[in-house]
Amino acid sequence: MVKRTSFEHDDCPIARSLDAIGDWWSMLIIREALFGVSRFGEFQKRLGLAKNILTVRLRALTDQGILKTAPASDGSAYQEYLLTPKGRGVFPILVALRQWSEEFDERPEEISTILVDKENGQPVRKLELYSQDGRLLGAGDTALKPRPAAKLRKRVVA
Amino acid sequence: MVKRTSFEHDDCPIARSLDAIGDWWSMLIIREALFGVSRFGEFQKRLGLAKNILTVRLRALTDQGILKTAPASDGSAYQEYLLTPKGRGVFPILVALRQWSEEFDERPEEISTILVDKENGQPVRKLELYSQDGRLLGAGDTALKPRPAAKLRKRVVA
DNA sequence: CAATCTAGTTTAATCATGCAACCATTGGAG
DNA sequence: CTCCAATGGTTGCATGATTAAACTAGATTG
Repeated sequence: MVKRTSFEHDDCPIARSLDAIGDWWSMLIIREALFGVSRFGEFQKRLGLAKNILTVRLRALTDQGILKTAPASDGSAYQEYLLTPKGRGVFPILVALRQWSEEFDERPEEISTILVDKENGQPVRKLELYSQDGRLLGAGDTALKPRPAAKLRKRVVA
Repeated sequence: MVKRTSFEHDDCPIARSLDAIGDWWSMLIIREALFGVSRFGEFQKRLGLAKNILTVRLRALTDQGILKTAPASDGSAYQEYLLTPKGRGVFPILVALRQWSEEFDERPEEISTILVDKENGQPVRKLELYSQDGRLLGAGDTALKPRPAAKLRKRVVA
């Protein structure tokens, strides 16, 4: 928030992500949604945020194609907020955030949950980044290259 | 940050991460630092943020053990900001953010860089989450379990 | 048709953010 | 020694984001 500086038109994909979902509430809303929360009141109760903020965030996430509203589902004629594929695509980001806390937090004993494989209840492994030919990569093994000029699409002038 | 609601004592590791580095500038500062930027002026020039904000962010990151200040290094008697292991641990989060943009941004042609394997210049693969026994896991294949009760450390009462 | 639940909107107070302008230190030129 | 420029940082004010609480309005229940 305090969206004084918007990174919407920054050419760094990290900045663009942050512009879209880089605030506490959006991430946490998506986290809840991944657990199946879909109703306004549920989000509000579980996250404890002000309702007006929730309204704004839900609308922003919907506008960005991260959530979509479905007419109903559980009888009641209200609507519910469901993740789109783009929204579900946030999962690895949340896992990365979680694992960073688990690894580096100085009070790990306060962390109350672990992410497990549903199949057998075992903790998942750390997220791993591989090269095309299967080598495990760390931060130092990578570099940034300019994009290959992109096929010059219709410029989005407006 | 409008740190009205601090998630510092939330028991969700995601919330804790967000509390530590969940604001635009911190993430971007770490991004720059991973590229080798270490000087106050460099950060300021590349990110284009106000110096006071940078000061606050650098101090916060330092206090959290994400950056450390070294007395100098390149002659000039000023200090420089270096990543700690905890700071370098943010790398996967940044990669996840980057890949989310690359996959779902509706104007990917505006993204100017790609992350490549330094060894051969090839793009890296997508971050992947595996189970202990090597199966690739998606959001739906995981669940949260309460932590195994943790050895009941001294409660942080204060 | 009254009570209540859901999903908001409005309002007013508060506090963080961001910009700009201002200090302090270092180091070199004259 | 004095002046100037660059680095690193602090202070003050305007904006505006966040919040709780009050209010609205449709749906559900009884």
